[in-house]
Amino acid sequence: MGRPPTDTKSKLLLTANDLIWQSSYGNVSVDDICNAAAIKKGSFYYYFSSKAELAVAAMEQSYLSYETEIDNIFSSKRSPIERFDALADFVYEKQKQAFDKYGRVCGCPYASLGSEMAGNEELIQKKADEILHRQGNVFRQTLQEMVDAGLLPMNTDISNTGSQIITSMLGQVMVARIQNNLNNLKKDLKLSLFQTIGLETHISGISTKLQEQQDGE
Amino acid sequence: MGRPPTDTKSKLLLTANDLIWQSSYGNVSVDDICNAAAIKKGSFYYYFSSKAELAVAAMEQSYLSYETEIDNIFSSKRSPIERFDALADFVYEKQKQAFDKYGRVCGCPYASLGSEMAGNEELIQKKADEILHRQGNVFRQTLQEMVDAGLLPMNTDISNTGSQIITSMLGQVMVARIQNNLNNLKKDLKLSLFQTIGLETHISGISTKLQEQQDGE
DNA sequence: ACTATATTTGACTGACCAGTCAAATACTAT
DNA sequence: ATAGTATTTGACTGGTCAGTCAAATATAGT
Repeated sequence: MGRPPTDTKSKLLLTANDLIWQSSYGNVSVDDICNAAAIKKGSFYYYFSSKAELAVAAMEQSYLSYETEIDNIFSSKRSPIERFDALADFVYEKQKQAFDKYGRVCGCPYASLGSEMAGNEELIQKKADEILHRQGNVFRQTLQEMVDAGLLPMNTDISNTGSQIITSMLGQVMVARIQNNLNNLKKDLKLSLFQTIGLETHISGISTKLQEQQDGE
Repeated sequence: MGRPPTDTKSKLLLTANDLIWQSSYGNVSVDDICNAAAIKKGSFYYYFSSKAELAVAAMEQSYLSYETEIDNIFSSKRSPIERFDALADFVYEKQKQAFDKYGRVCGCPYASLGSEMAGNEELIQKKADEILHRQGNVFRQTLQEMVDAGLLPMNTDISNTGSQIITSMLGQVMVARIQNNLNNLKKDLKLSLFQTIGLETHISGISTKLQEQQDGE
């Protein structure tokens, strides 16, 4: 009974992600989001009680879709090394797509927003922090597999290495946004990823062709 | 002739840096800055033609002072390895001081501001980019010395490694801001710095005691 | 047709925003 | 003292902001 559900909420989330990713939380108003989504502000506040709440929901929705793609890369039949190889390609491609779509390097939406609002909106900061952890755990799982398979030394600090993979990629993506330039990203993402893991020697020209390799270092 | 110059402009720059570093560009208004500096808005616009212009000037002023400390670390009698060692300590200490002063991890002021405004204020983005380059050049100079001294292989890509040092530290400092936690920073900054340079073995428990060491990889 | 409920609308508020400006003031050199 | 200049002031503007709300509307079950 009652009026049936619509896609209004989802449209607001997608539009918010788009606009905030290109620009920033502070420079995108609720009115901007409503106009871009062709939805009236009254409807906005029917679904969200504040701009910050929308941002948190938008982060979650966006990350769920991102997580699906990452899970696909990391739980497939690929070898551990191929997974990280594909990860670097994927991260670059995401940035490339955003660049083609928005005309600028957009960086990491979660980290940019998290950093921007860290001092103002605790809910947003916490959400960004949570996403970093979820992302890190995917990496840690594969790192553990690598240790078990003898691809990494037994004394590898998996928890730490997982975090370092994130900080390493994040730093590069952030700098790419500041420089509005993807060249370095394409060149270095994979390199420093394998360096962080401790498998420098695995990087070759034809990196996607990499198969299971055993290498102490 | 005329009324003598005052410290109004400098006070505005310092106050702006303080507030924006803790919070963000978008969440700090010109009124906020004026109130905190006990200066009327009319005076603000006597010295700066816009909020963005103030931000750029504040970045430059802040970085000049930062640059002096970095130059001191990098052009002193220290060995190259000691310089990077001291760099990691310095970056951590800066964050610690900001944490004690402002009650939260503040991150990198140039990168946070640069990332926030990259899509909105080109002058701010350009300034952040410029600062990243200036910072990188200091590192590159020492990296060249290390190659010349045989501390690093002759085929070291100095330009690239200099950039990577920055992205590596930036990623960690950014994540520390998002997590509002300095623990990982203290632990990993030095580790990943030397790993980026390619001198993993140089990290020991008593890292400040490091002297010139010759080590291939 | 009617009723209950889910959703949408548009007009509204009061606060805050960046930026303006003419007038006032404080100082220096003469 | 007075004239000239650098600086400060405070009141102002018009626009935008997040958020509110009562009324309108659309739909489903009866």
